[in-house]
Amino acid sequence: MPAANLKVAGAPRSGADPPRKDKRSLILDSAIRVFAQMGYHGARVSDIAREAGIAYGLVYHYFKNKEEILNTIFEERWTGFLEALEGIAEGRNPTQDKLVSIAALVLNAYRLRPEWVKVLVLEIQRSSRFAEPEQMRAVGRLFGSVARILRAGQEAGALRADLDPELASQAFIGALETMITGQVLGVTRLPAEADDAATDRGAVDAVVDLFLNGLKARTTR
Amino acid sequence: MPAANLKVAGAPRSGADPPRKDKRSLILDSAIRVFAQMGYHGARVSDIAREAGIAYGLVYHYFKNKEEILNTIFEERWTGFLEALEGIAEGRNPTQDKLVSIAALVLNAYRLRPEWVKVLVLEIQRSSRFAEPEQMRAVGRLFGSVARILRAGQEAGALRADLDPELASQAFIGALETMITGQVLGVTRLPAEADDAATDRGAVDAVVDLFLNGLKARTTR
Amino acid sequence: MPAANLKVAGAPRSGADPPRKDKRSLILDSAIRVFAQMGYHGARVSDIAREAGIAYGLVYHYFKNKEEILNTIFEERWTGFLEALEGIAEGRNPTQDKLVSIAALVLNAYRLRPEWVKVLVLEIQRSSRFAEPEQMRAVGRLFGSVARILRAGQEAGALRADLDPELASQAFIGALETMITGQVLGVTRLPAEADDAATDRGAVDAVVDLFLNGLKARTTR
Amino acid sequence: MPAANLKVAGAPRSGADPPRKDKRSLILDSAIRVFAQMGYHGARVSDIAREAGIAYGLVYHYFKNKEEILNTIFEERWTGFLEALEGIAEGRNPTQDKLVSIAALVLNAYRLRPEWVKVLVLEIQRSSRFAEPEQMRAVGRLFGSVARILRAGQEAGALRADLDPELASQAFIGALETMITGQVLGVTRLPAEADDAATDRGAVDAVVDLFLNGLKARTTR
DNA sequence: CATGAATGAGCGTTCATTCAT
DNA sequence: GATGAATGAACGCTCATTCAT
Repeated sequence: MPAANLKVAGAPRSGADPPRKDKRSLILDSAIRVFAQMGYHGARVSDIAREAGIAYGLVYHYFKNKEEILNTIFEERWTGFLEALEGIAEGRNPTQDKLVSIAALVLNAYRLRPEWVKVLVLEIQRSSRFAEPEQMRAVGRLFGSVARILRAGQEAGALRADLDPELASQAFIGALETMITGQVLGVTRLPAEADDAATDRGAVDAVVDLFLNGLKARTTR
Repeated sequence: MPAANLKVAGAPRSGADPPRKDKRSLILDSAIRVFAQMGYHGARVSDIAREAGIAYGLVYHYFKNKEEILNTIFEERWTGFLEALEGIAEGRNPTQDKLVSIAALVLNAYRLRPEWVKVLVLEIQRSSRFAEPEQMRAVGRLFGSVARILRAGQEAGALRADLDPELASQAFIGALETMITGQVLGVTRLPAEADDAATDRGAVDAVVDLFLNGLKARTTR
Repeated sequence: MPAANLKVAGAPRSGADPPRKDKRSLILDSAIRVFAQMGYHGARVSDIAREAGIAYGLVYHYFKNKEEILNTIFEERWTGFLEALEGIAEGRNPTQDKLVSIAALVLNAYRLRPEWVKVLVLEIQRSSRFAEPEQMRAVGRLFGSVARILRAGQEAGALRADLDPELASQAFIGALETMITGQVLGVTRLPAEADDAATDRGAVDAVVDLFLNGLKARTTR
Repeated sequence: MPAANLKVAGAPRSGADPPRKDKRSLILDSAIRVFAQMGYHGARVSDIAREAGIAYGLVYHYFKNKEEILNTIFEERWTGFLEALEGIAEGRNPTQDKLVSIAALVLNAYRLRPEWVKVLVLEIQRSSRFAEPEQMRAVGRLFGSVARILRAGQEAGALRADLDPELASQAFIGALETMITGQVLGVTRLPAEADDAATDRGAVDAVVDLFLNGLKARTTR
């Protein structure tokens, strides 16, 4: 079950930024927040600097230019996320547990760092670099990991064999993504039981239940 | 079944476009394509004009400024999409047929006009105006329509009553969205049976099957 | 004798700029003046625009960037100068007349457009592009033309055969250059007889006399 | 004859420079090299520091700012050069010897420290401070010294009296300058006999011969 | 209507200079 | 002395927008 694969993090952000933190990470975190809010193109370097509380010239001590900030975010953060995901996929747990773990990982990541996800999902996709195979592959790995779980489930006889695992993995990831995006944008609400932002068991269990058992009423005989 | 859910369109696109077409629509269509390719911020007014084959000064005869183009796209195109969707939701068909119609509407819309969707989904969200309640409501209607279908299905006893219809509608829309986004970005493939881009029954049926019956293997007695 | 090979010009500049003139040439002329005054690196694009009396954004309608302005100056102006020079060198006049013509060409060019020369001599040399063989060759042609005149004079028996024509051409060009540079900088004065800036016979004849006959007193027998 | 016209120096350059040398001079020497290569405006303070192998902050312990470096170079180095020159001019040697000494001084200075000369000639001219009378006078002294030699020669009857000594001094200096500039830029070659970079008697003698005896063939009776 | 020359605010980036260590 | 992180003015360049033709 989803122990607590939340090392996704990276920033002990919590209200005001008082303590430790090297400038480089400070800039990255600020950039994530700013890119999420106004998009990569809409964000000015000076916005990032103001968010970080530094002079904008300093940004150029740590990064060659604005694009390098975006690329660094992708490389450093997405990789960590993928590894957590693949750790789950590679495990020996039953399929259902894996799906629950992934749903928890995704929903919690989104919930803890919504800007993080907005940047990864909305901005990096369209950065010119995204055309590069490297990034394509990185995103492909996300779907691939989930598809592998499903395929393993089919082979073990736990899942129906007549559904395309690729399609199902896309549906699963997409469902999770939209559930949170709706929240991020304030358009929708999730039935969050616990508000101890650490877990979101209500939604996690519900979405896995939905994917495993379907919507259709079963005439309980 | 989905009679002709294609009034989504807006442009009688058909190979080369030398024919009739008022400049205003021409500009809107060009803008959609350009915004989709490089994002709202990344697109220059001159890019739109070049795509439309007109002088960039002319754009300002038809639109006050660049932002008005984006807003117009949203208002004119999204509204048409929503009305088609609500027409399906309001119908008297069985739940399953409605879901199939919606899946077909969404998947085909994406398939026929991927730029269209990229702009609505990726750009308009981010435009500052999106904070405005009007736009929020417009997006909310999308989820609301689907949720209403599900709720009706629950009330009719066709669907399980223990799943939150809001959550399920988000999952369903999200699944559809990601299935296509993956294609748009070239990251994933859908099991398209027919290639007569008009329908995509393989994926449409599969995703509805998935949501209705779930992934889990049923011990067929 | 040097009729008036002054087609070096290019700009009917004369006090205030009232009349005709396409913007592109206006910008080039302004750039020459500004580069001459503060050097290529020291000149801001806005200085050029102010000098031309236009908005600086317009500069970028006509030139890709600042460097292209410098390169264009070189290509368009230096070429014209070289052709005039080579026309003289290729002629059938006696050596002395050719040297007089060249001295007049150079001294008058310098005199009429001192900025012109400062830019060619001081700025273009150090532009990165100067490393390119094309520019090297262009400068080499200057020395080559004069050396050819001298060599022809030697073959005709008019000039001493024991002096290296390359060295002498460098000395001759250098003398002319410095004579004017001194004036431009206001450090020295030339014995300009006529002030009808069209000719400068005093200095022209004097420098040719110097190079042909030398400084040494001849014991007139 | 040119005893030892090498006190022009300033830096005991000798292969690798690990040895003694106060930082201040180290910075000046590095600045000369860097200014010569990329121009005053094109050179960054950090370039100078890197060339000197020190942190760029240290530059500001020794100089108020970048401009002061340039001014210091001028004042310290140009003065030394002028004094050497005036020592020659004030001497009691025959005119020809003085011209040979000066040609050797200049050609060797250029040859030994081409950057030195490029900076003096190309950069300092342009620095805004050059408008200041002090610098103007300093350059004027160069021409004045040579003119004085020539005038003395005329008075002694060794040189023709009908040539303006000012003009001739400019021509002489200019010839020397261009002979070397061509070499520095790699555009031209001098007929260097000896390659022991200490002297360049071929070119030195040739240019003095040219200026004293002229180019014209003399019908040796 | 249509064009594209012209304008100038705005942003990315550079780099001289300061200053805490 | 020595370092290099930090600052911010300045400049190259872009591009939305205006307007004369």
